[in-house]
Amino acid sequence: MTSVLDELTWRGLVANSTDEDALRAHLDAGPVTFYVGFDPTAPSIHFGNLVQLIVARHLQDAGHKPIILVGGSTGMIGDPKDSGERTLNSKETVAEWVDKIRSQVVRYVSFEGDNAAVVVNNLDWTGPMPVLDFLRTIGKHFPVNRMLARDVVRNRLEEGISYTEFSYVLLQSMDYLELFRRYGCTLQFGGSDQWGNITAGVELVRRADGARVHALATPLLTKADGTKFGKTESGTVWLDPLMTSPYAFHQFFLNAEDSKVIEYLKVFSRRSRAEIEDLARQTELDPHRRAAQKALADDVTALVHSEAERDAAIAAASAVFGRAELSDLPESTIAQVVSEIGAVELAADTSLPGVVDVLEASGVVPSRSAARRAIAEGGAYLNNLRVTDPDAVLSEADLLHGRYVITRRGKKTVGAAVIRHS
RNA sequence: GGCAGGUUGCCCGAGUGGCCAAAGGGAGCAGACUGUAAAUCUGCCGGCUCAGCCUACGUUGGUUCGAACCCAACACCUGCCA
Repeated sequence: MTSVLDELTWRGLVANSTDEDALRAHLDAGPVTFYVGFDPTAPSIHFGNLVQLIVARHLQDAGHKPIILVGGSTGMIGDPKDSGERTLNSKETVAEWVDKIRSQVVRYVSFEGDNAAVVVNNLDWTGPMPVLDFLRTIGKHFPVNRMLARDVVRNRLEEGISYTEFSYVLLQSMDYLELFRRYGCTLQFGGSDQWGNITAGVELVRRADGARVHALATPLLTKADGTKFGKTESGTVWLDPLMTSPYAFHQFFLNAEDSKVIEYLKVFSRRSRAEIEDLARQTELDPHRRAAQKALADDVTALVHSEAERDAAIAAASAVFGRAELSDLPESTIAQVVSEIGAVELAADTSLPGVVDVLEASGVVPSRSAARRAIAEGGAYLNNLRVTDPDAVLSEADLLHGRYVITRRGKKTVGAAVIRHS
C-alpha cells in the first residue's frame, strides 16, 4: 500500500513540507493528529479552501485525526497580504462568519469512529489570554529581525503594515502550540501562501516545548496563463450555494482548460490513478469531447453540493447548450432549467417587456446600455435565437410554454425570466 | 508636531482652464475561428427615455462664460524630520 504522503504527492497536493523523510516516518508510525485552519474573512469558504478540505479528507481516510480550526481570533486580526492593509471586521460579523464556516466544513470530514474530526475555534484560547502573558510566553520566542525578513512583511515595508497584521503570525503559531498541547497535534498544513505562518508555528513548538512537529503546504492552483484558478468574471467561486449556484459551480469546472484539467482532476477528484490516466489519454485523442472536464465538474459538484444538484446542473447545461430547440422541450424540463439557473419574475400588465429589459432583468448584462451593446455586437440571445433589434418587444410567440424566456449573452452567460400575466 | 509629495474610470497610469466620458496599458465582454478549451484577429468596455442628455477625476466650498485641471478648507495615504 502506498503511503498517504505518496498519494498526496502524486496528486500534486504537496508544494512544500518540513523534512520529508521524518514526516513520512511519522505518518507511517500511526495515527497522527493534524490541523488545518480557516479564517472567517467572508460569510462562506471558497474554492481555494476546498483544496485544504480535500487534503484533510485524504489524511483522515488514511487513519489520521483531523482538527478543523475556525479562526475566530485570527479572523479579527487578518493576515498580511501583499495588496495592503485589511479593513477590520466587527466582532459580531466575525462571530457570524465563524458559525457559517463551521457549518460548511463539517461536510468534508467524518465525525465517526476512532479518528473522528474535531472542530475548534482559536478564540477559545486567544480571547481570555492576558496581554502580558502573551508577550512573555509567546512574544519572547519571536525575534523581530527574523519576522522582518519574512516575504509577506518585507513586501509591505514600503507601503506600510500595522502592528496588528505584523503580529498575526504570533497568533497562528500559538494555535499550533495550543493544539499540540491539548490534542497532541503534530502536523499542520495549509495553502502555500500560509507556509511562513505554518513554519513559524513549528518553530514555536520546538522553542517552547522542545518538540518536533511537522508541516505541509498545498500548492496554489493556477490557470494556463499563470493567474489564480478560482475566480470568474463574476468573482470568487464560493462553496455556499446561495453565493455561487451549483449550476455556475459546475460550469466553472466544465470550462477548465485542456492543459490544466488533468492537474485539477488529480486534486479534486477521488478517481484512481488508472481512471485519471485514461481521461488524460481521452483528452489528448478526443479533446472536443471534453471527457475530463465533464468528469471533473461532475465529481466536484457532487462533492460540494450533492448528486441531485450535479444531475440538475447537467440537465440544465445540456438544455441550454444542446442542439434541441428550446421551444420543443417539455415544460417540466424548461421549468427545471429555469430554476437551476435562477430566474427573475417579470410582471406583464398590459404589454410584454422589451428585449433590453428582459436581458437586463435576467442578469446576463449589468445595465440596459450593456444590453444594447450586446445586441449591436450580435452577442445577445433569447431562447437560443440571436436578437438583432434593440427596440424589439417580446411577443407571445417568444414565451416558452406561455411564460418562460431563457436569455443568453455570448456563449456561456445564461439567465431566465418568468413572465407573470396579471 | 514640522516639511515634501500624493488621491483620476475594475487595476495601473497620462492629462495642469474649453478639442475630456478623459491618452496608453492590463483585466473584462462580444464577434469570427473552435470543442461551453487555448491561441489569433476585429470590435466594445459610466448610465439613460441613446444621432441627445445625465453623472463622474478624494470631500466640501470658491474663482470663471466654462474646472479633472486654478484657489481655500477638510479627509486619507506615502516619505523625510522631530
